[in-house]
Order: sequence, then structure tokens, then C-alpha cells
Amino acid sequence: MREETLVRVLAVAEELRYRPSRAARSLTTGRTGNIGVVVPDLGNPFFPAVLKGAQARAREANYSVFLADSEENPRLEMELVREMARQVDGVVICSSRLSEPQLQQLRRDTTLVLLNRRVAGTSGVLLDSARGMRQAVEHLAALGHRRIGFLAGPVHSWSNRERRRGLRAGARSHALDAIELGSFAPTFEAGQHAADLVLARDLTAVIAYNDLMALGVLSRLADRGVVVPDEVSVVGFDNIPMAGMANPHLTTVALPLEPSGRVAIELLLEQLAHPGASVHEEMLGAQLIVRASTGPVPSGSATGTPRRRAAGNADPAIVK
Amino acid sequence: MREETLVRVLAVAEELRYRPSRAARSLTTGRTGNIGVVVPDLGNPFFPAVLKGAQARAREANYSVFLADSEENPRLEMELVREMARQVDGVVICSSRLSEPQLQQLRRDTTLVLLNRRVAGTSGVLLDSARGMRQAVEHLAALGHRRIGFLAGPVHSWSNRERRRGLRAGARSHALDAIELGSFAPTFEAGQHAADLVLARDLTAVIAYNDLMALGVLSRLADRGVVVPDEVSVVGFDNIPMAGMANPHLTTVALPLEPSGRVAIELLLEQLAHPGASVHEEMLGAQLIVRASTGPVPSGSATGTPRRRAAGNADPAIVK
DNA sequence: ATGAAAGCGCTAACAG
DNA sequence: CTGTTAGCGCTTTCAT
Repeated sequence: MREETLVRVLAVAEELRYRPSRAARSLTTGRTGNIGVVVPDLGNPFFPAVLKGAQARAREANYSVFLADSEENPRLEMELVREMARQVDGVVICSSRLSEPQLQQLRRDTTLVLLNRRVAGTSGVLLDSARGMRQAVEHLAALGHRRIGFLAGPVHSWSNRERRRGLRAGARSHALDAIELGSFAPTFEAGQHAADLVLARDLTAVIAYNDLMALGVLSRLADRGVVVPDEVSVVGFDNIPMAGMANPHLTTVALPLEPSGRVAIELLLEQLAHPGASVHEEMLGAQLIVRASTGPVPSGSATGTPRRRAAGNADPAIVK
Repeated sequence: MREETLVRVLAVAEELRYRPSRAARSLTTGRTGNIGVVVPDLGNPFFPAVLKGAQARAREANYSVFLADSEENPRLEMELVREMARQVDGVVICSSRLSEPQLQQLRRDTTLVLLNRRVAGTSGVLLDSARGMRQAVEHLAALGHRRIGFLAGPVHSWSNRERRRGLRAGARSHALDAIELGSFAPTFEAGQHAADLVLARDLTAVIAYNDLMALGVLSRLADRGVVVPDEVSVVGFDNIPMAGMANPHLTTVALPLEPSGRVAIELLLEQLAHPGASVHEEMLGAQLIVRASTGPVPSGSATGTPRRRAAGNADPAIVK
């Protein structure tokens, strides 16, 4: 058509504030231009961080994102994904609390990408928890700790399994005892509660499932007058945004949260572009962050000598 | 129709995994069943908290929510709302960084509800920052402080204006000096930076725009060997989820974050149900949270006597 | 090259 | 009260 016509049409379109209807478009094309993201709990700072990366990357690719909070509830999680499936091109499930069969089932409804979960035939982003855990154990071993507690997180969580795996491997390598406690909810309050169990077991070091719990432990230890890190060393996981500023005594295994969100979207876009393409899995590294205050433990404690009460000699939770 | 027919139809529908297409539906009905939420920064814990409430309430009403992060960028914020407008029934803008004319303009594109912002003709949820600030000032006055610093937040933020307003009122009531510093970005890092300015001004108490900044101040004060609260009292705002667990020295003005998200959605639903109805504004209260460690300041400091260096006598930032 | 028409999946308004 | 039809706003295909 004529140049002039084009210009005029565009001008009028602008004047009438014309905006193409995405609904109508998606009706014909079959694509929505939307992506869904499901998280177990927005109150856990881990997920907003991931979300931030995901949202940013999605926008760069001209996708909008639907957000849903499954409230740590598998039934709700299922329902949310199903509902989303109707109006998105694919969904990213973060730290899914669903069983593998359930996830396989959802795969029939939409293109799935998992974050923090490994399922056959499904693309996913993984954070190298096991390696991070080995670093943490190595660090504590170097400080002289011989008995290390682990406060386990959600049972169905992949990262919890990985962290336990890393723990056992680390304990074996360094010939120290790893005592698993829990599982606990991945919250500050659960950490406070767990702190008492740690003291009761006469542990000199404890690794929590995540920073939230670790902060809970630190808080409770402070309340009980226990000096950190002289009497007990505490290590957390994830390095959530406020972890460091929250408590300088917190050593933590840092995971790349925002990048993981970005990568999840990237994997999803890839799947959408090449529907038949092979499934990809991306593993992102962990890094131990040792803060100023993590000093060596007193030699008395370091040998694992009970300080408060005698430990039972047949301890069922000792792993190695 | 016959009972049997109905049953068989439903059975087949289920068998074929039939799901009505929302795109097609919205094409005919003109409604999408979606709501948009825009926040300035997901990295600020304030917003995930609000978001959690909003998402939960929206879901209860069978709405899905689109999420967008405007990265504290007004241009981007505009664009995001415009884009959302095409596929939602309404949008909630949290702590908008836009000018009033810009917001009026957006109102033509979609139904708007504002959180933390007052604009004529637009429904909104407000958090009573001014009253919270007066409580904070009253508290510090009771502890004997005579010179109080305020670390201002984003210039275009309604709550920042309200907090300044409350500050001036409080300073007048209690006949004390309020020194405004900033503005600063509402971040931990900015708080660290501001702490030095506070010390340079010989202030015995400082109220930060929000908890993030307050934690930054506390962190920097600790690094510089200043004892809190004996030498300096620090007050934050919002009571974000990790504030309390982060630092027991943090006194904070608590705002109902999750409820505010819920209320925002409620106002939006109301607007959608009665399109012509009158605009509503909801004001939610604030509550001062004084933690264990907020003791009185030494009497020397309490009289406002400079401790580190002489303060210039013509201080332009002194409000009253 | 440009323009007309079919149809995506649904709902609303209609006719039977 | 059931069953049929028009049309929402686009894209894609087909005819001109």
C-alpha cells in the first residue's frame, strides 16, 4: 500500500488507542504469550528472589507471567497448575511438593519446567545442594567439629534429599558424625524449636535446611545464652537476600536464586520454540559464604565431648 | 434434558479432558478473570508480603493474577500497566512511582486500585504512616531523645511524604528537633551509607524510611563500634517478615502488609462489580513494635549534647 | 500484490 | 425450556 496510507492508518490507530486483543489473538494462534510460575510460599524469601529473575527474563522475551502461591499444599499446587495450563504456554514450578506421578500427569496439560526438582522427561533447573553441603561439612570439619547436626526440611523436597546426600558424603569423607534431626517446616519458628534439640544432643555445629531455620536457631541460641560461634556454629542454605544483614554469625551456602529463575524461563522458552527438542537440565553451582564471626570452636567441644549432658551412646540418627 | 444424557455428557467431557478456553470466553464476555499486580521491586520484602495477600484473595474470588516488577522505573511501570490492561479486568499498583497525571492516564486503560497512594477518583488502600510516625516520635521522645534523624525514602512515594508529615507533627508536639536526611533508596545499602551521616550529625535516634534501611544503619553502626541502643536508637518501618528475626535491636512501625494486599483486591472486585460505584479508600492502621533491647539513652546524649563533634548551629535540615 | 472470507471456542440472544 | 445462530477480534488461507 501507499506510504501515505500506512502513515494515516497508523495515526488513526494511535488516535483511537487501538490495542490488539490478546484473547482474540491467542484464540487463532493457539499461543497466549503467558507463562505461569508456581511457588510454595511467597513468605519464604527464596521464592521472591527466584521470581524476580523469572519475571525479568520472561518480560525480555515479551511474555507476561501469572503467579500463584500453593501454600505448601500439594492439592492446591495441582489445581493451580491445571488452572494456569488453560491460559499459559507453559509453567515453571518451583520446589514442587508433588509426587513424580502427579508431575507426569501435569505434563499432559502444559509444558513444564521444574526448578529444584529432577523428573525424567522434564526440563529443570537444579541448584547444586549436594556440593554446597559437602563444602559446608568440609568447612565445619576444618574448624574441628566432630559431631554435626542437620535440621532437615520438607520431606518431598528434592533439595532436602540432595542436602542429606551431601551431608552423608561429607561426613564419610571427613570421618565425622552427622546427626539428622527433623524434618521441620522451612521456617524461622521451626528453627527456634530445633535449636533446643541441637543443645539437647550436645552438638557443636548445626547445618539448617535453609537460612530461615538457621536464623531461628541463632535467635533461640541467643535467648538461651549460648555463644555463637564459640559454643555452636550455625550454617544455613540459600543465602536469601536478608540473610547476611540479618545476622553476621550466619555462615551460609549461597545459591544463585535470581539466575535460577532466569534460567528456568530460558529452558521453558527453548521447549516452546522446539516442542520436540530434547529435555535439558541445568545445574547451577553453590558457594559457601563464611562471615567474619565464624571462628574455631573451643578444643573441648571440638573433640565432641558432651558439654551439657551425656549423649546416649546408641544414637539412631547418627549417619556415619 | 434427561438425567442420563447429562451424566454421559459430563463423563465424556471428563474423558476428553475438556477445559473451556478462557481466551474464547473472555472474547465474548469481555471479562478475563485476571487481575494484574505491579510492584516496584520484588527484592524488597514489603512487596512479596503484600503480594501474598493479594494473590490469596484474588484466588478466593476465582481470579488469576499477573505479576510485574517495575524495577522502580516509572517508564517501565507505565508500560507494564498498559500491557496488562489488555488482558486483565483491573490492576493493583503498589507504591506507584508515577505522577498523578500519569496515573489518571492509566485509568482510561483499565480499572485501577492503588496501594500506598492517594489519587482523586481512584480507589486505594492506605497504610497509616503518619500516625505510625507520630507513635515512633512519641516513643523516642519518651526515651529522652531531643534530636531525631529521619532517613527519607523515594521522593515520589506517598508513604515517604506521609512519614515526613507525621515526623513534623510529632516533632512539634514533643518540642524536639527532627533532622531530615536523604532521600535515599529504600535499601539496606543506603542505610549503611546513611548511618555515617547520622553519626556525623550527632543524633541519638534515627528513624529510617523502612526496615531495610534501618537494618543497614544497625549493621554499619555495629561495624563502627557504636552501641545500640545505648548510644543510638534505631526505628524502622513496615515490620517486614524478617525484620524482627534479623535484628532484635530494631524497633519498628508495623504495617499490615498481607491484609493490605487482600483489601486492595477487595476494592478492585467491588469496582468491577459496580462499575459506576463510588470510589473507596481504606486506611489501615500502624502499630509500633518495641523490641526488648530498646532501652533509654544515656542522659548525656538525651539532652542532645553533641558527642562526637560540634554540630553547626544553623542546620538547614532541622524541621522544627 | 491486495482484499475477502473462514473459523478459532465460546456466550448471548434468539427462535422453536 | 431446549436448540440454533450470530459474532466477539483476531490470523490464516484462499481468491482476485
